[in-house]
Amino acid sequence: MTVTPMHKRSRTDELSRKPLQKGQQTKAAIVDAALGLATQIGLEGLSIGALAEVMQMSKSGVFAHFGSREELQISVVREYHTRFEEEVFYPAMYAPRGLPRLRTLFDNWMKRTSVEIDSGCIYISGAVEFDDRPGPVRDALASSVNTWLSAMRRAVELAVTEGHLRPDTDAAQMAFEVHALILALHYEARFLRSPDSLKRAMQAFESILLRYSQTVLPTSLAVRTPRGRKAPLTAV
Amino acid sequence: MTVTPMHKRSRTDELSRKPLQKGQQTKAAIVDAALGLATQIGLEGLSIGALAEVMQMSKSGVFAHFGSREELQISVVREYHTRFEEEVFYPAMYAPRGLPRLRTLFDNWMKRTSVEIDSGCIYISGAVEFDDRPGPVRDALASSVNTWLSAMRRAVELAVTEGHLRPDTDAAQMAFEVHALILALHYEARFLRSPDSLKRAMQAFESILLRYSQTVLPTSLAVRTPRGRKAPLTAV
DNA sequence: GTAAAAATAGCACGACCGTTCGATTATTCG
DNA sequence: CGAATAATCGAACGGTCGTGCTATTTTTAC
Repeated sequence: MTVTPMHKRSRTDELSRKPLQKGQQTKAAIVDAALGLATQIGLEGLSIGALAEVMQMSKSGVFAHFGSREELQISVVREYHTRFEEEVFYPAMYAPRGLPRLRTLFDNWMKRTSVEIDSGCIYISGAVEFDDRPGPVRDALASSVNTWLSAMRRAVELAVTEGHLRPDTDAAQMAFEVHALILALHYEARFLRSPDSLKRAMQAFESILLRYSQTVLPTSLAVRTPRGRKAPLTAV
Repeated sequence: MTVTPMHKRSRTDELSRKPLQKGQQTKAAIVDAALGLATQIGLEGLSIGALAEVMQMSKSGVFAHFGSREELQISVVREYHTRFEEEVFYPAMYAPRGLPRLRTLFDNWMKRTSVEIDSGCIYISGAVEFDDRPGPVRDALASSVNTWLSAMRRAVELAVTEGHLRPDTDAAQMAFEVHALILALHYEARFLRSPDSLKRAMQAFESILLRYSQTVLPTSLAVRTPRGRKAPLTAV
């Protein structure tokens, strides 16, 4: 079978926005393909030769768009950041502040993670590859992750001020625990291939919510909802 | 400075056990150095050339001990498995069955993870490197991790039969949640370099223990220990 | 001590890597 | 259309990688 090389397609193949030069267009296509490769084999495994083959271009043709492999990796990280935002973060902003939004954020996150069980996630693989390697790629990765974790933490704080979670909630602590669930889901599902991981992560999330929505009574007596039933999760 | 090459040291440098040929001895030294390299740069980053330089040997000299890079990687995994067992698992067997042993297991695990914040952990980096790459290395890794996670789960089950945890405890679920904490500790401390990670993991572990040691009362009324105080953690 | 066996060195090969540079083709603009 | 410019190619370089081969040295065994 023959495939039309990306860079030979007319610029009107897709409805061309403003002044999107042909070069920018192929560059975007390269980054898209690079992201696909990077999620599977990691940012370090990403090679210009393999990328050129996928794109049906010459190595130097691909290379010219970035000037260095490092710049290519950074472009991939930025692209991933954008997609993560659009798929996980922004849609959740339509949910009402507080617990509903927090739930939506986690749902979207876990839904995306479920997909990434097959494809891989560069926030996780990248963390392993660059945890000991300083430089701009590491910085871009860490910055992206921190942005997202902060957003998660702010969502928890909002749920506290809305009265949906106990007022003494440590937002950073709760964000840590939720993050942990995603990491374990990814590890056990993608690497160990244990089939129950998704269920485990969801169940653990409910436990966390339940704990942070319980109210402390000064008499050290509290009403607990019986196990197995859905708790309303609103503070008393 | 000059260093005596490993393979030129007399076999009586260390008190020689049974029939430890000179070859086995240097092989052990190579595996030791390889493990040190692999924890830092990963099993995939481990190269025979770099290893030979560390050992002050020729590439082919190192290579001859394993016959292939893959065999070298497997040897490293096995070595890591052994050390993990000796450092985390076996010492905890001296603790009394049930909750004390479970606590000791987690303590040892977290203590080791704390060290690995500086050095790296091949159970974590290896999972990322081999999650999509079938073969004997992946098999060895997954087998090791599964062995350890099963041991953890059995420790939970033992704590249940000892009456230290609620009888309806889902041991695999609890093991999942504890594993998640270790992964998050490693991620946030080693990659993100957030200083509070250790405290967060410990606090979350206490929360998990507390939850699994609470008792369900049919009247949906339960006694809760006030926050901040150490709960005895024995079932009522 | 001497011969057999094991361990190590040295060298070369082919493959892939990121990168450079000059030639060539495609696109844009007047 | 034609000139200017942008995009892409093709070949080459120096580097590292795992691995195979043969020679040499060291260890072992009698």
